Amino acid sequence: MLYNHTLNDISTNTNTGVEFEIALFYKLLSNKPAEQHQVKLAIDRRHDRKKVEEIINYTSTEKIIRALNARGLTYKDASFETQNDEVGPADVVMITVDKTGKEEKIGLSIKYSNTCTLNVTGRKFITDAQISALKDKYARKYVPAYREYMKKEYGDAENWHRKKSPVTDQMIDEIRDAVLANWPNVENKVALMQNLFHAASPIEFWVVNYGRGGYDLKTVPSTIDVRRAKDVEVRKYQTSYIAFYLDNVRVGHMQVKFNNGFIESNFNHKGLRKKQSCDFVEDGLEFNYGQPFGSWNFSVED
DNA sequence: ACACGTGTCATTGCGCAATG
DNA sequence: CATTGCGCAATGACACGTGT
Repeated sequence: MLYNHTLNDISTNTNTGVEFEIALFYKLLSNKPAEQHQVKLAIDRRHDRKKVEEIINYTSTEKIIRALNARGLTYKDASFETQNDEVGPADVVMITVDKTGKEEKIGLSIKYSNTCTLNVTGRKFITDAQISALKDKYARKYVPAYREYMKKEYGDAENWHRKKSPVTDQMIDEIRDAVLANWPNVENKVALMQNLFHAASPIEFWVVNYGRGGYDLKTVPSTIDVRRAKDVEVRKYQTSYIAFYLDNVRVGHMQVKFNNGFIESNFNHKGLRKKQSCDFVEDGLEFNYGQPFGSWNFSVED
């Protein structure tokens, strides 16, 4: 089925990974040729239509249909739900029919070679006071250290893009210390865990994980008994992660990260200015401070 | 006083690509 | 070639200035 906005979304949305959602949605509409044709025309208006067509060519819905049948459900229709939180983590919602003729919705969370299941703000883990102190230290200590390191290692600022620095690791490590210190004080752990594990999705969802040449289907997403949230422990894990443990078993991990890099260029990659003001200029390039607390990446362990 | 545009921050969504 | 640190896009809330 198509909502009023569906075709427009398909033509214009450029969120990362949307190509895969569009391709699978297109294939699912095979039993609605008229709608599928409209979707095709919408895809043709995309700048990356070639890529979408490529994905369509190697995508078969067979695996999904079979899994539905094994569950006693018959596929009937699908809707395109990108960026719609109302349906939980699903990007596409399938309308199915059970043996008694009753409709049941099952969502598909569609991903391409990444394990992040949710982005969460660091503010759920540390206090405002901790954030203020860290922000202060960021501007006074870490940014100067970063500029010095990058200059020495990579030269002009135009060469800094996507390059790594130990300064970033140090700042992230300090944020992780703050998370560990504050963990006993975090109040709403059940709600937090429910959120992290999508344990209260309004619609059951399956995970479609694309790799090269196809996808894996997971009809039983990994989760924990969120009622035991107060027993969850946190520890540092690798360079930038916080790992979550229940009964000493790692059940998930979360990357503490800057949303758009340690520092942000004041121009997006299309060359558009992002802000009026900038925090500093390096080699004639405008930069703004980064966002260390937004968009941490949470992944469920398999 | 209030509507309206502009600018910024915060939140959430997602994959890419440097690195070893 | 897998990891894992780095980065891009959309959107809602809110503050603030300007015009009516």
